[in-house]
Order: sequence, then structure tokens, then C-alpha cells
Amino acid sequence: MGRPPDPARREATLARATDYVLAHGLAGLSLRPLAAALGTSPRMLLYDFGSKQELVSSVLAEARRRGATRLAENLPSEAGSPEERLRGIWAWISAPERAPYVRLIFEVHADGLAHPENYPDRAEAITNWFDTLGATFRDIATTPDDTVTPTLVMAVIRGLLFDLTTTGDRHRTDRALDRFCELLRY
Amino acid sequence: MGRPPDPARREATLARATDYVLAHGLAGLSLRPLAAALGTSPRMLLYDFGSKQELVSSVLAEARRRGATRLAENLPSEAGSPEERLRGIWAWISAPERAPYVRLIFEVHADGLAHPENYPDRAEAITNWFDTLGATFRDIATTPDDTVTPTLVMAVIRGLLFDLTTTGDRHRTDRALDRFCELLRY
DNA sequence: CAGTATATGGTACGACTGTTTCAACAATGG
DNA sequence: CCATTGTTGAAACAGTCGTACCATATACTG
Repeated sequence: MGRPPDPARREATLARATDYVLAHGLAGLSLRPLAAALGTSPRMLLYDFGSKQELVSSVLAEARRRGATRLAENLPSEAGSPEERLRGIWAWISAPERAPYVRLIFEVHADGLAHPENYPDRAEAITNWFDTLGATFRDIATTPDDTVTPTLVMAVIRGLLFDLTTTGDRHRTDRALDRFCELLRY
Repeated sequence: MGRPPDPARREATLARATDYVLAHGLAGLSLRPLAAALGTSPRMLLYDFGSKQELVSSVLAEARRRGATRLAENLPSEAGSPEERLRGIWAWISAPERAPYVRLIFEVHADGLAHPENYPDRAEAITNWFDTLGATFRDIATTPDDTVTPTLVMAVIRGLLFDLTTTGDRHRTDRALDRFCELLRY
């Protein structure tokens, strides 16, 4: 009896809201412009997600899910030497198509630093973005429980991403990765 | 004729406002709470700085100035081997006392990525933070116009700072820097 | 003293925010 | 048909935001 619920609508809205956040950032996110861009109303956003907080959480989870999926699709899992994998990951994550994701990662990270109370699952929300990548380099470790080399590799990727997004100097950052690969050979 | 202007008040306000921003972050900065914390009024903040935008610009400039000063004081300029300097810089910038500055750097960087229009002097506002550090490593370059090695060194510092601020795992990040120093010896 | 400049408090405006309330509509089951 | 349940629009609420306006207090010069 009664009209049946429509969970598909909520998911469709979530997908488009994630697009919007990836395009416009989290910082100034407001329900009314978001709803207008999605062809819906603030009323419906709250109806579907309960509150803005939960909407944001859902969007971040969705973005994380997308990133992980894209990564799994485009990385040759365990094949190739560590250096080849490192180059592949850098080429993939530094590509312009990934820029919205990179921006969002930096945004969540920075906001989490200033306002940790908004991110109860901060470890999950931020770290996991890179954990998937870091896992790829576990076998670079000299001993099974060595976490230092993966940490360094991930630091180079993150640091070069910071540089690239700030300066836009792809040539210089690409060559810096080359230099790091040289160093890793020893 | 007339009451003389009091530029000292503006500078005192700027100093305390910078303290406040370093403590609370840029994200949710609002004139009324800021004024209350400073024992003044929004009215006076606008009287002194003209607009919130200019206040923020002034605060960022002041924070940059402070960072540069502290850096100049605590780094043994050109003395020591590159490795010693790198270790010194890491120890200095990763110290808890620098955490507010590091947070602010990441915050400005992230906000600049999503909303570049707010940072017409983005290169100055963000890059310069690290440029002072990067300059210290110019002599690591293999040739005079080699910018790649300094880029890599700065990337490691930035990337490890990202890691440290996210995970708080000082031991692992410290050891990752050790590992990088080892690699650099070759 | 008057005149003139800066300094400051109080208040309100208009635009925004997330959220709520109330009413109406749509689609299904009995 | 009717009752029930999910869906949706319009409007309003209470709050915050940056900022502007107006009056007044303060401190100096002549």
C-alpha cells in the first residue's frame, strides 16, 4: 500500500552531486546552487540525505570509490618492475583528467587539518586515497615489515603533485620523478 | 590639525589577527568572532583594512614574513653539507611549533586550487613559502641551471609533511627522510 | 575657544546559510 | 473509490555573513 520508494533517484543525485563537487570544490559548497545545477531543490537534497553533512560524507565516499575503481582499471596490478609501476602511477595520477580528484584530496586534507572535528573518519577519508597506491609499492620494502620505502615513494608523488598543481610546470616535475627513479636504482 | 593617525594600532591588530588565523585556520574565518577574540569590533577591522579580502591578504603576507624570519634565524645559512641542511630543514619544519604554519600553507594551497580567482598573487602566496627553502638546495644541482634536484628535495619535504600531518606518524616519516638521505649519497 | 581630523560604537541592511513547516501531489493496495 | 505512503513545491525561520550608515568621542591645530 502506498507509493513505493525510489532509491535510484538518490543514487542518481549522488552521482551528479559528486560531479559537481569534483568540478567546484568542497569549500563554498551550498545547497541552493548545488540543487539548481542538479535540476532539483534543496528540499529534495535534504529529503534524500538528511543533512548537508551526510550529503558531503556520501559525496566524499562516492569520490573515493570512483578513484579506487579508476585506479584498479588503469594500473597493471602487480606486473612490471617497481620503477615501471612508479612511472605508471605518476603518469596516471598527474594526468589532467585526475586533476579534480587531486584537488579534492588536497582540499579534504587541508580542511581536516584545520577542523578535524568535521572528519571523524579522517584516516579513511584522506589516507585511503593514497593507501591504495601505497599498497602497490609494498614489495619495494627491503624487509616484509618495512614501511619506510613505500612512505618515501608516496611522499615523492604527493610532493610532486603539490608542486605540479601549484606551478603547473609539468616538465620540471616529470624530470624530478625521473631523477627519483635513478636514485631508487641503487 | 586634527587627531593624528595611529598606524601602530593597525599593526598590532594585524599581528594578533595573524595569531588567530594561524590558530583557527582560514576556512571559516569570520569578522565577528575574530574581532571578539581580538577585543575589537568588525567595524574597526574594516576601518583598518578596508575589506575582509585585504585583511586576509595582509594576514597571509604577515604569516609569510614571520615564516621567512623564523627560517632565516634557525637555519645555518650555507654551512654544512647538503644532507645536513636537509636534515636541519626537516627537523625544523616538521617540529610541532611549525604546525600552524604548515596547516596554513596547505590550506592556502588547497583553496587556491579550487578558487584561483581569490589568489591573484597565488605564486607569491603559496610558492614563496617553499621557495626560500628550495633556494637552500640550489647547490645540490648537478649543473647551474638544474632545477630538478631541488624540486625533488622539496617534493620529499612537502610529501612527508602531508603524511605527517595526516597520520601523525613521526617515526615513520623521520625514517623515510633518512632513507632519502641515503639515496642522495649516490 | 572653535575647527578639523581620526577613532569608534551601535545599528541595520541585504544577501546568504541550513533547515523546517505546511500543503499538495502521485502512485499504489485494499 | 479510498486510504496510505512516498514525493515534491513554496515559503518561512532563525541565524550568519560582509559591509554601510550615522552619530559621537577623542585629540590635535590654530
